[in-house]
Amino acid sequence: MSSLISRKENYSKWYNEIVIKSELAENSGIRGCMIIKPYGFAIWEKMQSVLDKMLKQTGHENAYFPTLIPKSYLSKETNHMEGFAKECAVVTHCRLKNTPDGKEIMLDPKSRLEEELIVRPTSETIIWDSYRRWIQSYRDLPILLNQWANVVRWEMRTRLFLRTSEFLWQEGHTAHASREEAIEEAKKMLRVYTNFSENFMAVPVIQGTKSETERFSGAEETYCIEAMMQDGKALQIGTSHFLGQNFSKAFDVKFSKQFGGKEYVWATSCGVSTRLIGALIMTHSDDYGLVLPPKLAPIQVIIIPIYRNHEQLRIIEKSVTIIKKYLENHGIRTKYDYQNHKTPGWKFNEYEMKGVPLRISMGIREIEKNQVELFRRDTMEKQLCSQNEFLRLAPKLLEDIQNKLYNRALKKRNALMFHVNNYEDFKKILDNKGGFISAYWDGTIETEKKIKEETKATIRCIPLNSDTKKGYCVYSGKPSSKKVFFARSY
RNA sequence: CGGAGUGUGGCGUAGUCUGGUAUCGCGCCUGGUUUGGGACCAGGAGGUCGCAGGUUCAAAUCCUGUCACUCCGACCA
Repeated sequence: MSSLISRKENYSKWYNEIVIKSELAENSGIRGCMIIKPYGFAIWEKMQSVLDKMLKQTGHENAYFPTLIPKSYLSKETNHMEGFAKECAVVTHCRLKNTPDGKEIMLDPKSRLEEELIVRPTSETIIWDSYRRWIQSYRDLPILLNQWANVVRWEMRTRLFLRTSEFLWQEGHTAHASREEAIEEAKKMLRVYTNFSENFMAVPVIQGTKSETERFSGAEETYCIEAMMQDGKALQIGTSHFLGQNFSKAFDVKFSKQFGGKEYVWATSCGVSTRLIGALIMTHSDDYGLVLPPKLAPIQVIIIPIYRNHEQLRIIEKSVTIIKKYLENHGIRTKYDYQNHKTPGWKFNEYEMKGVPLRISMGIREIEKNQVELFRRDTMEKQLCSQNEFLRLAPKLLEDIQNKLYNRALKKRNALMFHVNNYEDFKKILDNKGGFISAYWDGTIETEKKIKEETKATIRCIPLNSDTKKGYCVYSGKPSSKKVFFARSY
């Protein structure tokens, strides 16, 4: 019944189709820029509201900094600039005018900006320019700010949600009086993201740090959470960075210490983006369409009436009204689809495509026995149950689906985790199954580069809680104490 | 940014090689019958064939350029 190509047949086509057909988003006329449609945006809004609470609970305040950043700001931190230079959109003019023939429109050469402006690829620079004015004393610290914003990174190759030229995100930027406090902040935010990913998205992750090659430009340490998609490719879904004093030095942000002397401020930043929606899709969904975890589903229960005439519909609607009201009073997001020009079968397929966790359908048959037909999207199981029973069970069912999705995802992820001791196995597993491959690495950039060139696998992370046993590098055979996760990734 | 491919009513497509005013399905509108897994019948509307040039009596079709998408590569926090 599915109108999607199967995952097995063509995974990336399946992904594109699911985004379009479940009406999450579509391409716009501009390369790499997507239109997030209401249903997709509703998921983002759910994510935002949960994350926003978490950020506030950890002491962050929301603020907003400009989209446009003076070019000079970006060039102050050299590493940072080098990291982003190749993908920045630049504003050079501030005015248009008609062409001489009046048929078209052109840049007005007289409106050329004295200093060109960069469309932010991230906001560290403009924020640290402000922190310089805001911070004088240790009493001004820490500062914990967050902003919900769009950023633009001119990507060569884009995919809906996973890598778009413009995307939405949350970026946290903090300033601290000590190195230790800043590191703790970066670690704390990684825990927040892990909590969000596992308990709300039902997506299991590996926590770790990035290798020097993969590190955020401008960071001393990048922490990340990595998730595994159903096709065996890894996806980084959240990062936090310990920025050391790189930005405070670049922007000259010093504070007076409690007992005399001045010190550069210690910094962190962190972020998650609309890419999370890509992770959500690729973790849970199946060949029938989207599967959404109840905690983030815009619609948790869909009610579909089945009737032969208006009189029947009236009778059914009496029960529907009671059920809907009850569910909504218990905080369950419920929709009643009463469209008359679509058949029940059409609606079944539609809401399966859209990943609605629970569906109840009611016809005269059910009404007469005070029943509903209950369907759960995660297992595709159908059953009859009494209306009272359903109302009693609904919150528990949603909770159960949430848990089952996590456990199922964990099982799939674990089935894609391997440990290897030699390079032959490394390549074999990578080609046959993909997944996370845990192996010893000698810690050199050369080895990392060779492995990437030969296999396309990169070091996804150095896990936070790895054992300290020693081994031998899977590539060079040199003694190593670093066991890391390799994977091909998005 | 390099290589390959695609672009035809809202969506999916035939036609392109071999130039002659666009095919089919879905959807949409009207009316009726329907409604338990993407309903049926009848009637109807909708396309300057991505865009811009060129060749030609004539271009969806040939040529050039350009934009977008897909795949591969490079790039990617």
